Amino acid sequence: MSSIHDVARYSGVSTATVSRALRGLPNVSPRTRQVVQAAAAELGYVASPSASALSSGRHRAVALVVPSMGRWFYTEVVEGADGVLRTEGYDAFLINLALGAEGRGRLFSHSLLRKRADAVIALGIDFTPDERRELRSLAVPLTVVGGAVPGVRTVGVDDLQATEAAMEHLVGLGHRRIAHIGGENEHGMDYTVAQARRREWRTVLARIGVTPPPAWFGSGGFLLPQAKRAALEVLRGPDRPSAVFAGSDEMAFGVLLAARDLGLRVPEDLSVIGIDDHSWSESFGLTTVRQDPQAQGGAAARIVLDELAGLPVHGLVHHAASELVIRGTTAPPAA
Amino acid sequence: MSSIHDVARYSGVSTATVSRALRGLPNVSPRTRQVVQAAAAELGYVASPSASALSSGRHRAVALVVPSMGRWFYTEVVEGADGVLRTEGYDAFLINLALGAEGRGRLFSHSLLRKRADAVIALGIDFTPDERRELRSLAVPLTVVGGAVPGVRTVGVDDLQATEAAMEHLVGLGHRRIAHIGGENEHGMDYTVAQARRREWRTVLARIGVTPPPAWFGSGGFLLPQAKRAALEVLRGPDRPSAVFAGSDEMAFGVLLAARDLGLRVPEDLSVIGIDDHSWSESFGLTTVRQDPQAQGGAAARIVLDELAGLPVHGLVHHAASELVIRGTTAPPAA
DNA sequence: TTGAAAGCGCTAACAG
DNA sequence: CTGTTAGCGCTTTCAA
Repeated sequence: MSSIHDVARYSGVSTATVSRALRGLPNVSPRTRQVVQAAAAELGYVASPSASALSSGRHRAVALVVPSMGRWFYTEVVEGADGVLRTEGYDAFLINLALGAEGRGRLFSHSLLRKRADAVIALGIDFTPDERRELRSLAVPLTVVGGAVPGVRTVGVDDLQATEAAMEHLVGLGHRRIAHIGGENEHGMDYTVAQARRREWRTVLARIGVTPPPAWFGSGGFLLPQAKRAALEVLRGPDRPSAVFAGSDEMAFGVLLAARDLGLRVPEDLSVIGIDDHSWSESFGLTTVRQDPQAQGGAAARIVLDELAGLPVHGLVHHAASELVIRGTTAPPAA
Repeated sequence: MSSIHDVARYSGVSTATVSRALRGLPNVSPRTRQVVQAAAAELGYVASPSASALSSGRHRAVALVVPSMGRWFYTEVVEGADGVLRTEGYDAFLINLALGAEGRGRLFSHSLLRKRADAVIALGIDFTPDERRELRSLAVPLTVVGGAVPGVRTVGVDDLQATEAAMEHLVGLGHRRIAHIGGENEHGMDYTVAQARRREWRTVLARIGVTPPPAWFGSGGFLLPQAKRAALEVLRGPDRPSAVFAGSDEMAFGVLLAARDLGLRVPEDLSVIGIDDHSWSESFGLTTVRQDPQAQGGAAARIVLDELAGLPVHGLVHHAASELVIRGTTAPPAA
C-alpha cells in the first residue's frame, strides 16, 4: 500500500506537488501532472482518506440517516443519494435508527456525525428542536428527504398536491365514501407526512360535503401488515366505504390483500389508490400517485455537495414532481 | 470540538493516559480513569476516527457491499450487520453495486475497501477469481452472506436443505406437477443460490420420477415483476403445473399475482411456496421456508469482528437455520 | 510552478 | 501506573 512519498520519489517531485497534481489543483505544469498521474497509476496509489481528513478537515463522506431499511422509499432514496455521492468521489455512511443499539437521543453526539461526515442527509425524520439545534451546532450541511421540517433544507413531493391528485381522481370517478389508511405517530417516522396526507384527505372530503366517520380512518403505520389489519377493520365496519386512499403504496397493497381476504372485488366493490408508485405497483395493477425517491435522494446529495463546495443553494424547500398513474384498482363506485 | 489535548489539560494527565483511559486499556488507575472520563464527558470529547485510524491503522468501520438496495434480503442483512457493528462501536460503509457510477471492476481498488474499512461483508455476491485474489491481497477479513463462495467465509442457509423442505412439503401434499420460478444469471447476483435451488428442485422431482418440461421453469430474476411475467407464461402453458416452487418469497408474490390475473384460485387450483418468510408473507398467507437474514447479517458482523480481534473463527461455512412455515397457499392438488 | 516544513489528532513504543 | 517521544500520511502556508 504505497504512500504519497512513494509516488513523490517515483516521479521525482515533492509530496506537495503530488498532492496538488492528483487533486487537480491549479499551478501544476501539465507535464508534471502527467508524470505524477502515471506514477500514481503505476504504484496503485490511493490517498488515505484518514490522512487527508486529518490535515484538511474534509472527509469526503456524508452520513445517511435512515429511520429503518425496510421501507421502499428509504432504500430508494439511499440508492439515489449514494449514486451521486459515489460519482463525486464521496462515500456514504449509514446510520440506521431502527436499531436499539444507539438510542436516538445519542445519535447526534455520535462520532460519525461529528467527526466522520462532511454533511448529513436524513430521511423522513422529524427532528426534535434539541436535535435540530445540535445539528446546526455541527455546522454541517443537512438536507432532509421526504417530509418538510421547518427551518431545515428539504427535498420531497408536495404532499398536499399529491394527496389532492389521488383524492380528486377518486372524487372524479364519483366516489364520496372514501376511507383513508395512513401512518401515525411512528417513532422515528416523519409523521408530518402522514399528517399532511390525512389532513388533505379530510379537506377534499369536506369540499364535497362529506365528513368521514372515525371508522373510515385506519392507522397503517406505513407498513403492509399493519395496513392490512387496519383495512380489515375499516372494510368490515358498518358503513363500508366505496374507496380507500392509502398513504403509501405499501399500505395500499395491504388494503388490496384485505379486500381479497374479504372477498371484495377490486375495483368493482372497492377502489384503491396509493402514493409512491412502488416498484411492485404495476404488478399489482395499483392506481397511484407516482414520485421518484431515487431522484429525490440524488437531489439531496447534489444539494449538500453544492453547499460543501460553497456554491449558493437556492430555496429551503425543494418540491419533487408527482404524477397520477391510473391503473386497474380504481373505477366508478358500483351504482 | 475539543481534542485529546483539551481533555488531558482539563484532567491534568498526559494525552497518552487520556487515550488509554478512554479506550478501556489496562494500566490505568481506576481513579485516573474516572477523572478522565468525567473530563471527556464534560467537554463532549469524541476521538477523531481519522486521527485514530492514521496512527493505529484501525478504522473501526466495515464496508457493506450490496448488489442493490431494493431487495428485502439485502436490506435485512444490512440492518442486522449494522446493528451489531454499531453496538461494537463500528461504523458501516455502504457500497452499492447497483449503481453504474463505479463499475464493478474497479470496486476493489476503491479507496473505501483499501483505506477506509477494516473488514468487508459482502452480500450474495459471486466474486470472480480476480476479485477474490484482490480481496485477499487486501488482507482484510471478509465474509459473504447468502451464497457459498468457495474459499471465502460464508454465512447463509443450506440451500439444498431449504429447497428440499419446500419441495417435500409440496410432494407430501400429493403434487407431482411442480414448476419453478427462480433467479438466473443476474448480474451482480450470486447465481449459485439460484442454481442450487433450481438443481434441487429437479432432484426432488427426479426422485418421484418426474422430469419437468422446460416450460415448467421460469426465470424470475429474484424480482416480483419479472417473476410475475415468468409465472404468467408458465401458468398459461399447455401443461399447467399444480404447484409452483418460487426461489424467493418476492418471486412467490409475483406468482400469486399472476394466478390472480389468470383467475386461478390459490390453493384450490394452484399451490405456491417460496423461500424467505419475507415480512409481507404472512399478510399474503404465503407458505414458505423461513430464514432470518437479519440474524445472518449479525452473524457475519460478529465473525469479522472476531477476526479483527484476533479471535479464532471456526469453520468457513456457517449454515443459518431455515424452517418450513405452512400457511394458506398450499394444499393437495385438485383431484 | 515547485519545495520545505509544520502540523492535523491520535496511538504506541519506550522509559521511568 | 503514567509521561515522553515519534510518527501515521496527508494538506497547506510560506518561500523560493
